[in-house]
Amino acid sequence: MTKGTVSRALNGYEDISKKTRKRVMEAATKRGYVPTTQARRLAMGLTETIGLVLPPMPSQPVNTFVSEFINSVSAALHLHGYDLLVHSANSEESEVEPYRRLVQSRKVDGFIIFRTHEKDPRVNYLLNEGFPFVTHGRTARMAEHDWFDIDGEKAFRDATSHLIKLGHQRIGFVGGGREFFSAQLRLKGFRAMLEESCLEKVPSLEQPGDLTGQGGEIAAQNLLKQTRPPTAILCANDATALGVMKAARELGFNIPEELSVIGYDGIALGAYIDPPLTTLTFSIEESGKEMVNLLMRRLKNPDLPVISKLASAILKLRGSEGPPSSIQNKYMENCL
Amino acid sequence: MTKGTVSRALNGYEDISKKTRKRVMEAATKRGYVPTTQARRLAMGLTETIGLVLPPMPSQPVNTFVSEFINSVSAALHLHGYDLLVHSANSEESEVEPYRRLVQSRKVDGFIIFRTHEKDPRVNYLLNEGFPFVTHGRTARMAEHDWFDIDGEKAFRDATSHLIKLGHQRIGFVGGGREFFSAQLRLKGFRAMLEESCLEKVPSLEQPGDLTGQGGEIAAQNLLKQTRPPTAILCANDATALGVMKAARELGFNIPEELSVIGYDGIALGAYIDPPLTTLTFSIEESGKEMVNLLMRRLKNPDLPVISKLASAILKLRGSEGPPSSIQNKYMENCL
DNA sequence: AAAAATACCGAAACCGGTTTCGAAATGATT
DNA sequence: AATCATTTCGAAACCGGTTTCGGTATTTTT
Repeated sequence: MTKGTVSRALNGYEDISKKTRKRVMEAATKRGYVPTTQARRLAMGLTETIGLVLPPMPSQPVNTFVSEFINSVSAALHLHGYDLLVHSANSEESEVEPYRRLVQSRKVDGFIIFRTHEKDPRVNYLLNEGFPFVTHGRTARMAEHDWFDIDGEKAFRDATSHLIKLGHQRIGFVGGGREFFSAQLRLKGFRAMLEESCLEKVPSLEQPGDLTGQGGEIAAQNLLKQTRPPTAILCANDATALGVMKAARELGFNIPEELSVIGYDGIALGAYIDPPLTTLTFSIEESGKEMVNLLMRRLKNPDLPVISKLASAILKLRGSEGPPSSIQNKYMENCL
Repeated sequence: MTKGTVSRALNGYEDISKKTRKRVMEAATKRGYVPTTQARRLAMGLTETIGLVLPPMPSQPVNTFVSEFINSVSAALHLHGYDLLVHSANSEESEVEPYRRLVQSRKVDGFIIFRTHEKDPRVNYLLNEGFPFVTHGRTARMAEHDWFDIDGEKAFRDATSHLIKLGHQRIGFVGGGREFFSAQLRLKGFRAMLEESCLEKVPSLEQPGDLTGQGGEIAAQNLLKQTRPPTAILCANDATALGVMKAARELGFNIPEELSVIGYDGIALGAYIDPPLTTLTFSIEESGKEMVNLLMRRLKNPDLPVISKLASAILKLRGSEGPPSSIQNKYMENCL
């Protein structure tokens, strides 16, 4: 009984008699033999491992997204017999460096990328190498790679529309860092709905943010100290929204009576604050699953055409928005 | 020039002349040759990989701990040339199953374990196997394995003491799931300080929790609907504290005037709610680093005696606590 | 200049599996 | 019973490195 025979018996080859297979199986279970992954992978020329590089953490990691996402991705990969290798990014080196290292040392078969930029160096590198990956979020080259994304444009159209229907005329917007493509799409959705509703676009009502609470505070101050402050503020994420709410409180604005606030992310914590934060929410678990599906498909057949999937966020009304204290319909009329 | 020579040249063996080494180096960099990790590891008989199994996520992951922790551990491991394999636990199977699989298939050299139980089956299994690991948190068998922990007992003594000094006499406590050892230690610290201060221990003021916001809500209702409700509530973590604050608001208690609330974890978001949550905080980054140090030491020399490290949490006053509305010093007097 | 010591590198075994190939054993066919 | 087809398994190559060992080539010593 050579090791080759054992290997074939365990792997269900047809040229092994039932008798010896049984014998092998029993011996294996009795002694608790499990083939060493390293050797198997080397022999078969694959790593069965997917890499996920954590972006440098902001000083205020307000995000529960990452842990949930990792959990979901890991579980989904496991179903396919794949492992998840989590790598942390060193903020001092180039963003692609970790990817380059993982590719060169052949530690992974593919990547899960999230928080994409419009011009994303990681995407450029991997496309150039012909290395498999899927992104969570779109990029300028999205026609060339598989991606999954939440339709942030639609989400912000919906949220804006909701505010307008409540009677808001002056709506502020706090963005989420120009480096992220998603932030641009959210802004786009906001602007589109304003225009569609014949509301004038006021540049001073669009403030930049950085996806942190602190960024939200600063932006809110810029918005609320204006002569004619907005009656509602749309935020690029929940952390920002919390910062906005804090600043608003400090400036004496009651929420939602004097100021409506809407966030994005659907973090569980938002339900526990006062007032509970209305937010755009989506399933992180679904995101993880879908991305793994896309990636597995790609690994099985690298030549398939690229595909993508767009999921939508839903507006979860929790109470941080309401009609403005004084409804002025003058603008509304000349639209229709 | 055989592959053996190349290998030795690249790995700095002394029996390679400067000339050939240079030649090899140059050829390697020119063609971008990097030895395949799989093969190297197989040959050297190690995986250079550490496993981290995510506990089944509670439905309300208010915790940023996990992602920060993973980030920190991953970064620290990277300095030692190790990779981090993140595995998700399937809640339907036994808690040790993922560990068993990873050990048997020899995918990892050691484990990082967190959220320990007093009687922890994972610890039992690994100790029994003689497999290296470090825990974040103590266990009943802590004398037999390396561990890192935050001194939750001291932390809760401090927090309790702080409340007592403010004048509180009736202090409520919301626990964090009996299954976690840390929860017991926190309760212990709370009780110890009560006794030390000659405050009577009131069983109805100790409520069980489950580390979620929802658990906090329920516990707070049980506490605040009593005939003599507590004037302060100490919570096993921040998520619980948020639930407590929510329930308190709904029952008409003003925080901190009528009710002080203190949490544990130091989540960044706590600073953005109203009032900002006073909490016990510690460095997750330090935790990750220290644990990796302990584990690396163990891997280098499995026979070293076990060591442990206890770090302390500090009370971060943010505003959710204050003196009780009516200070009654009657109990205080007969203590000293 | 011959002998001894040292520096250097090629050959081969090994890590623990998978997979191909061919030979032996078994069974079927005539 | 001899021939042919099938089943079954052992032997060996291979995956891509590392490491040991021994033999030249080069220095150093006498």
